[in-house]
Amino acid sequence: MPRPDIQTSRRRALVQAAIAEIGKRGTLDVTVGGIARRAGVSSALAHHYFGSKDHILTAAMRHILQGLRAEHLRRLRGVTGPRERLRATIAANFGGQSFRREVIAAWLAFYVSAQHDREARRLLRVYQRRLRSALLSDLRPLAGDDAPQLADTVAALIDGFYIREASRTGAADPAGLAARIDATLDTLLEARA
Amino acid sequence: MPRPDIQTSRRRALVQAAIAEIGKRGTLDVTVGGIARRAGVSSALAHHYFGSKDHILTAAMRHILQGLRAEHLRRLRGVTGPRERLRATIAANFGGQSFRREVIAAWLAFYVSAQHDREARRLLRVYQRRLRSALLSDLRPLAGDDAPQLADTVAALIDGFYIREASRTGAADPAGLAARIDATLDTLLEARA
Amino acid sequence: MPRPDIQTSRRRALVQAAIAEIGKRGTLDVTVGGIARRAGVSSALAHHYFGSKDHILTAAMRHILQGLRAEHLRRLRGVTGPRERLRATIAANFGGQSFRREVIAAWLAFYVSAQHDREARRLLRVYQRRLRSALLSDLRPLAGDDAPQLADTVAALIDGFYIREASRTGAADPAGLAARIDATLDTLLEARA
Amino acid sequence: MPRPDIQTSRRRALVQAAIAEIGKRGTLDVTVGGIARRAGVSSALAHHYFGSKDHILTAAMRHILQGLRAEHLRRLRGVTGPRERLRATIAANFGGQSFRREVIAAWLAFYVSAQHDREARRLLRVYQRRLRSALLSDLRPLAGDDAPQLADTVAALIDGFYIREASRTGAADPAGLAARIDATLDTLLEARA
DNA sequence: AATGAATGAGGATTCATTCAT
DNA sequence: GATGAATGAATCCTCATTCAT
Repeated sequence: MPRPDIQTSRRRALVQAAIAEIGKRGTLDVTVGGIARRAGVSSALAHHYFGSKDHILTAAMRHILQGLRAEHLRRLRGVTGPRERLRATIAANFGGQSFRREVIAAWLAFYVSAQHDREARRLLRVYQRRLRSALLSDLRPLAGDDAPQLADTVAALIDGFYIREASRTGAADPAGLAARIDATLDTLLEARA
Repeated sequence: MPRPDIQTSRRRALVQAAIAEIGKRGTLDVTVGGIARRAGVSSALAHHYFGSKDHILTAAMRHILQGLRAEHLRRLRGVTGPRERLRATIAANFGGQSFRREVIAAWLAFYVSAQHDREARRLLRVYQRRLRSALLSDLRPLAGDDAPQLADTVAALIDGFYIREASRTGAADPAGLAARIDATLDTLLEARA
Repeated sequence: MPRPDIQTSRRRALVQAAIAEIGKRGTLDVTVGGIARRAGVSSALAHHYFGSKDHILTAAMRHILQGLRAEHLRRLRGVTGPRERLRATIAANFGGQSFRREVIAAWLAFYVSAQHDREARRLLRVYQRRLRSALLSDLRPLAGDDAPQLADTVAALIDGFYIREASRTGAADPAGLAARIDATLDTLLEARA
Repeated sequence: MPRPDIQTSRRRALVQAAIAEIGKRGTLDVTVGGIARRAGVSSALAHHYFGSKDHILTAAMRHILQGLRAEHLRRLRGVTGPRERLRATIAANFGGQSFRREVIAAWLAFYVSAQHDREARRLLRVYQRRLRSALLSDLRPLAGDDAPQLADTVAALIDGFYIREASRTGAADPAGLAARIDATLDTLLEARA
């Protein structure tokens, strides 16, 4: 008699707690106990559901990536025309759940983790490849052979604004950042004409 | 009878070892023992010289920042004209000791550390302020009121390419990245005309 | 409505699983989870039937002892004459289910367990007393006052060959071992004449 | 500046404590904490010196084996003639430090451990080979082709009395056991004549 | 200056056991 | 009867840090 509802809700709660804990501590160096406490369960239960600390953290990363992907798909819905789609792709990174302080902290931590953790690296690659291919397919009709370079530039801007946000104090302005990237992209595209 | 020479050389060796260890492990999550072993001394000695693990790591970050600053000053020497100075500023981040794999890993780790460590945050701010003011002072004569935005964009590109390098495999092409930023900057400046 | 059949079969299955697990791991240091998994049930059910881990292990020991006793009785059936009965007694320890690798491992583990577990010690004593009295009652007509010493010697030989088997590699030769003990006993008895 | 004296004495103390703890608990299932406490040090120090729990236990076994070997050599000194040497070999197992209650318990535990621990098995084999070759070389001049079988029988008697001692209560009589084996061997040798 | 000795404070993980369903 | 959920209590091990030499 499995109780998938409980199983699912517990796992979800633990993943949320993990992200919150990473965000609060600003490190991947969190304890299973801390995550479990935040989720209101024992650390033994966390192991029961995930098997190991690494699995919890990987699940957290996967959750963040899925959130980003969902946001992206949501924003692409009904959007036609490469330029509009590019705008949506960029905006996806700066909207919804993705650009919250704690998620950014977790995101940064995952970049670090990707340096030594195989699975983290794999997941990060998936994200990067996905972003790049989304940018490329919409840039090609607009920029032809310059598309690859432009894609790299836009991707770097996105990541750059992310990492800078992590070390900033004061209120965030995600919309402004997205607008800045958009404006820069406009200029770069026009300059080709 | 202090022997500043020994003191200095030990400290330097430990800092180098710390950076190497961070770079190799890809995390700030290194042990004092690991650093000391790499430096060929006992972990007790590391404490003797630095007082605590945090001090070692902070010193390592300071060392990296100083290296970056020295590289910057070196490249500015004899350079006149704002556009050339901008080129030098950008290049400084992608040349010399700064853009080595292990330093990038350490750099990334410091960004994480800045989330919860006061001193790390302070140092990071110093770097950011310094970069921003260097960019600003040379962008102002070229871009007037657009200078702040351009400075942010260039800074984000630099950081973005750094972070992306951290998760890349394969040979690095620092010169190419610097050139890309330069070209982008050229386009953005020309578009203003 | 108790269902003694299910109860019995579950208990039996768990005991078998316990012996198998002990034999495979070579230790009494097995987990209830491991035993239950092997028996195809949940660990909670194991507790439901046995109350505690110790009870499972004790039941396993009891099962082995019963097997040995059954084998002994089987071999004594229809055998008359003290020398023949002695042969049967010895053979019982090296035949049937008793001298299998996993049972020997469990046996050894029980000896260890008897050092600190009251019930295990009790059971072991029962076995030893039973063996001793079987040997004694048949040795007395053949060896008179030397019977006790001979009984001890034979018992030690049996246990000694058991323990040595536990640390051996390669195929077992239970019949050979029984024969060796028999031959030794023959010699010792003849020497008295 | 290594301080081998401290190092050695600590290691020795921990090994002694391990044997005592095993003997008292009657299991190899002891805790590093328990051993360390008994040795009057922290469990961290135990790890400092041995690296892991397994290493401590292996060292304990090695210590017991060395004690047995030393006793054997001591008893062989100045003894000539195969029969006398056999007597010394047998007596070595029942004299000195070897036949103390706690050592026997540890011994038994090691037999169990040899079932799944590679190093324990290796050490046990060394002991068995050594005993067997000692018995064989002295039995050959006395028993010719029967030497191998006699060696096995004597070895089994030694181990058998050991294991039975482990589950006995009341005062031990090591000398009596050795004498019993000797007498049995006498009879077996005479019967060949 | 330099080191080995020593430890206290965790932290991940395992497991027997209990409980609600 | 049977199970998954849940946990408290260990246990091994690591590590930063201190101290005597």
